[in-house]
Amino acid sequence: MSHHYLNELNPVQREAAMFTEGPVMIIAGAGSGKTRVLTYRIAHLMEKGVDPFNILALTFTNKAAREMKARIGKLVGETSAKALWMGTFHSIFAKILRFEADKLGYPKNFTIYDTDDSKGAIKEILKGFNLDDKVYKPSLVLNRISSAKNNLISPRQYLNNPVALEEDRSSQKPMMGQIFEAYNKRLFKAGAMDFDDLLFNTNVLLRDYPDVLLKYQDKFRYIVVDEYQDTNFSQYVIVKQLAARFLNLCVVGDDAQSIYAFRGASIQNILNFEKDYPDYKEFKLEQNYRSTQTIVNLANKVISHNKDQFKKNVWTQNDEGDRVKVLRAATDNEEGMKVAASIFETKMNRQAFNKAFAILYRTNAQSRSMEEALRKHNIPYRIYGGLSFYQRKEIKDVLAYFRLSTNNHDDESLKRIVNYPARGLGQTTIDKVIVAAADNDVSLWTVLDNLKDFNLGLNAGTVAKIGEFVTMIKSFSHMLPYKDAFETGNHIAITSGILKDLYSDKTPEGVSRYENIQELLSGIKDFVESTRTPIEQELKEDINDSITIDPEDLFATEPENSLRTLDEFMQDVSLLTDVDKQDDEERDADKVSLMTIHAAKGLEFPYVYVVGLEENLFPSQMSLNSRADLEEERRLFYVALTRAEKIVTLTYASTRYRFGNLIYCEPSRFINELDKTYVDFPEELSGTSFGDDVFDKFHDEFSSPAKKINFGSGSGTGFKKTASNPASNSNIASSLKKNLTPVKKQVTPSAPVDTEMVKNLKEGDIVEHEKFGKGKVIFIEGSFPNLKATVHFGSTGEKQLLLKYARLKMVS
DNA sequence: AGCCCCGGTGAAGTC
DNA sequence: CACCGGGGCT
Repeated sequence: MSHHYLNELNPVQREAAMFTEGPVMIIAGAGSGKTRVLTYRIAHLMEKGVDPFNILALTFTNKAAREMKARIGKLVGETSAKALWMGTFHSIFAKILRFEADKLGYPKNFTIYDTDDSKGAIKEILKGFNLDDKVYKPSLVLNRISSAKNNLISPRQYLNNPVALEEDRSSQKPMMGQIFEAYNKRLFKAGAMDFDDLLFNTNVLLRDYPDVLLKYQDKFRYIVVDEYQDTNFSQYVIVKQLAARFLNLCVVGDDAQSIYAFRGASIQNILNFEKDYPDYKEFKLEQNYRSTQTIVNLANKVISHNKDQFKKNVWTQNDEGDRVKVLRAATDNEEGMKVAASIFETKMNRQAFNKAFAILYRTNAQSRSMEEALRKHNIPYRIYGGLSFYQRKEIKDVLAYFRLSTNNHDDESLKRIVNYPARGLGQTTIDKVIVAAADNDVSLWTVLDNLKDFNLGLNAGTVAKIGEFVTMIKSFSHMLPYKDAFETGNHIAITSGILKDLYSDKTPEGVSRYENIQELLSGIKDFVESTRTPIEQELKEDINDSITIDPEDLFATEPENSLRTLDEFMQDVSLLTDVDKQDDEERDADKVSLMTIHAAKGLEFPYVYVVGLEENLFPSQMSLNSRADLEEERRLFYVALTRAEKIVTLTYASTRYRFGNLIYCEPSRFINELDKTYVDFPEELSGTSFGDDVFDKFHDEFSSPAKKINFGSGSGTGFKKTASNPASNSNIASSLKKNLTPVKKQVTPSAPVDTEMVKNLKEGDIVEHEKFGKGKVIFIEGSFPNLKATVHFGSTGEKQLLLKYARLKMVS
């Protein structure tokens, strides 16, 4: 076969694709044709005669893997492309763990816990330890556990780690280590792994079983890792181990696009590469094929504000293109209207499709005003992310049945559905079971299935109901290997009573829930009709071999290997990324895309709107504590800009509803940082009163940690006060505000505030607050209507109150 | 056991 | 504002 496809690459790209032996690092700027290089590199390997079974490619989403496989299939043939080991870290190593689960003491059909499951387990542990879940917030605890695992710290190591213990002590959570330990034990007992366990346990496997390590080293002779800048330590070690034998490791990344440090990703991995493989070969893809010169140059300028970065020179031969526009709006709703109007106009002027447009925002909550405006303009749109299909309650209920049938010891699923639909097994009963299970160190299922051994003091009726439940689940489990996923799934949906329960609910929500279940089932039907990849086939046979047939069971037959069963389906579902969950039909539809910037990673659109460019929103308020966090926000902004091919429009609003309050917003520092050579600002902003000096002062104010606005109460409520307090930014804010349209729509508290009283309030007055009771006014600052008072309440201490919200009553 | 109402609280990003 | 959990009532 000819090498014609390699001619579609520029010289650096081609070199990077053809340099197949030894360690390689490809630094790939945004839009530099990275995917193309990876595709051709893998195709090239296969054409050289490398068996696809010996190639491992780790991607960021399963969708990316699927698309790359399809492209490789076109180059070298579909059958061999299907044999490639390609997917996310989590899905690839989940598969390997299923092969090797018994070595670690897990069942092959182990369950994968999602975040909710994990939180559920943590809540129960807190109860057992008699700890307050307001102090030990499950999400915080889980974060802590997660970051420990991602740094390969086991509970035992954690409990011996003076630094960790000290941190926990000083944050008033001394039991964190014990919780971690109990949590791991609990998941193990339930035959479950959380997402981090998939990587952690892979590391354990490779560390403790040299023969297994050797097997996979030998198997994966060529390894490619995409988005290397977003890998964490645990992933780094896995890759390092696997590649140690043949050293044919190719990592691809862009430090400027590293946006997942918050969940443990480390640019350090890129830096380590040099240390680990001193003989590595580096390629830099610097030519951008995606965007106009204006966009490329502007984005370069933006990222140059970061200290931590590699030298890189991204350039393009594309046209100069349109200047970047900045739009200002008075409110978030107006921001939406301006964006929608601009999309409408561009569509007309350029004859563009809806799907050529994307609206990118920092947080999902911002989608609302955009949606509203798009609806008013009759512009079809679709939202990515947010509550996904699989997170809906009714879907989770059905999946819990599926999971429990696959793995009876899955405690979280059992808790979820043991009394749904209602079957008379209430909290009291369940609590008894939970206690018995904890006391005896077994799963909930073990207790239910062996009730008489545990002496729970249940009445005969309850015992009978539990018996029925156990029998039902067992019948589902029994069915699993012999029927296809659709048959089993459908049977469970009906027999469990869920369908009936939802069918009887004729409210619109009930109807929609019912339809969602049907949609899930039809998805399963599609799955049943799909074919396995060779790897899945191998795994299936392996698992079926491990099923023992009960000799007493006259009707039992060998499980069919050709059958696509429900447990197989479930293996896929828990590993889907949000992007993966979009269904294809919808994806191709001619609609404007709305998504967070994180979700937009790797995508491109002709016309991109980045909205909500305001301090405390983008950059996020949570990033203002450290330079590193702020730089990550800036990289995020860089990612947003570089999604665009033709036109970038940036918007911000002067006021916005947040937490139900109207708050004033200052333009983001990122707006200030824009190089004016490439940008058209709104007229009001180009005047002298909004010159650089004001911006610089503004910038200094925010970037100085010492001045980080802190109202003293310090109990985590700082955000609300800061954000909703227009007076907090002193003279700078007021000089900015001169240029903002006055906001007519003032806050409308549920009960009107006594304006006269607010105006006349003075220091020394005694006032009464609904919640805090009586207090004395110590200090008043700001000007009407944004007066802020410091009030000393006897029991609560000092509080800073915004008088237009606080509804104080005058006492003296 | 289940429903409803209240109040408290919280919204970054993800496999 | 929206969601959740707790408490109280039926």
